[in-house]
Amino acid sequence: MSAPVRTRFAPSPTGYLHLGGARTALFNWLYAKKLGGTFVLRVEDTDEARNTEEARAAIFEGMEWMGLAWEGPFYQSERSDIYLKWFEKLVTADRVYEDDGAWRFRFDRKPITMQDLVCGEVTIDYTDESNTPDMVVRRSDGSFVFHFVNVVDDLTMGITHVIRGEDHLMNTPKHLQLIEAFGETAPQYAHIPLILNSDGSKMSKRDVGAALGDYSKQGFSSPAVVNFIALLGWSPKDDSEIFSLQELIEKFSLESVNRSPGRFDAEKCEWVNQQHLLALTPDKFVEAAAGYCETTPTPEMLKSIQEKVSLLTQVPDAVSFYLDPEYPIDSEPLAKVKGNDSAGALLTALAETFQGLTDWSDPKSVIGSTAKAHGAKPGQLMFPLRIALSGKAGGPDLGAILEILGKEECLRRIQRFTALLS
RNA sequence: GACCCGUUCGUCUAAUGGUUAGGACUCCAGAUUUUCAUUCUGGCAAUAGGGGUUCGACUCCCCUACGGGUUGCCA
Repeated sequence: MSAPVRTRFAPSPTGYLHLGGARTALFNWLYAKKLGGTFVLRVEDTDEARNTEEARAAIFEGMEWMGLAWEGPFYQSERSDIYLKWFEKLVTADRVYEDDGAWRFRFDRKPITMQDLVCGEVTIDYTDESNTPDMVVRRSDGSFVFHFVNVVDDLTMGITHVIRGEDHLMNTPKHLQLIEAFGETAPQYAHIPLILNSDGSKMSKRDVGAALGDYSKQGFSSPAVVNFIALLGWSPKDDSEIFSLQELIEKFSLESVNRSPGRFDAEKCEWVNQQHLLALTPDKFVEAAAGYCETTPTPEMLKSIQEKVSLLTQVPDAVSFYLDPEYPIDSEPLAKVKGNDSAGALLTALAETFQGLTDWSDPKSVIGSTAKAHGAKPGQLMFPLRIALSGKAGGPDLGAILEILGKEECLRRIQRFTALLS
């Protein structure tokens, strides 16, 4: 019977949550969930200069936005007595020595082999001291370095699986040496590939798409972003691509994590977002879309554009014509309608038919008959009508526009438009 | 420089020695749609290079090239 799985995400507060960090958190969370384990959040806040309230908040907000619940958070800054106690163990074991006021850990001079859950067997040779000088574990000011606190934390928190970025691969033998010196059992390690910019360069703070907090502002929905970053460096091995968080838990495994760095592709991320918006129930879509509007479009207006947007930030523009009585008429479609000599007459005839309509429950149905009565195809009337009502060549279903606008407003808009034609 | 990891269409990826090397995004063409979007069909496009091993290599081994990482009293 093996111990229950405990994974962790251990970010340092830098003021934003990096996309790569977000994915590391996600993979740890998914792995714990999949195996019925626990996911721990630990804030590595030993660097006081960067450790601000806002910096910590950025981590929590990002995690909450993704929908990842955690145990904790634990703060390294509150655990000094634990570190002191564990440091004494190294002193007692004679594994540390003083050097210029700092304390160095004496490496065992031998090859260290690890079994990485993603990378497989990796061996780093510590025989040659010049390549691997003894590392400082305690600074001359008495504080402890990352390698030491990280290991002590993982040990004392009972972490069973450490899933982290590949930038830590070369740190792992150092950590293994410490754990061995403590006489403890090491967790299992899994190093996941890094996320690069679209040009292959390293993704850093200022780069497009780097900060998780920006995605919401850009109109991405959280499940879509989670879906997208899961696909970066991991594959379900079949042809499926769109998943909910729940489906991700079912499909996730460390064995199917890739070993080469992935590049961030904004276009595919937007496509994934569109797929998630499309999959929303109309009510859920309305809920999500309303938050992006300064004006207050009705639910019906929002529902009519669900399949027209790929980013939630496109919503205000897509519904603007409903709410603006003086909505602009795009010049290109206007010119097109002007080129159609019969358009004005057809619209006028349609207005008359509308006028006589006592029941406005299905106004779209009379378009075809009106066109026919004047020897035209429905299309010859529908396109001008669309421009008249919305000013745009593309938009919601015509029937929806008619019903939402209502009889009086439709008549007014047709009149306004036909005046422009002459 | 040294050490470590990696390399399949432009991008994300599938193919655990035998496939016409598959899917997705983008792009192009066509169908559907009044239009745009959606949807559907088709198309362009890849095993970094060179040596082995093997009847047979994207897959295993070696070399080279390229990319990334590490090399702190940062985390």
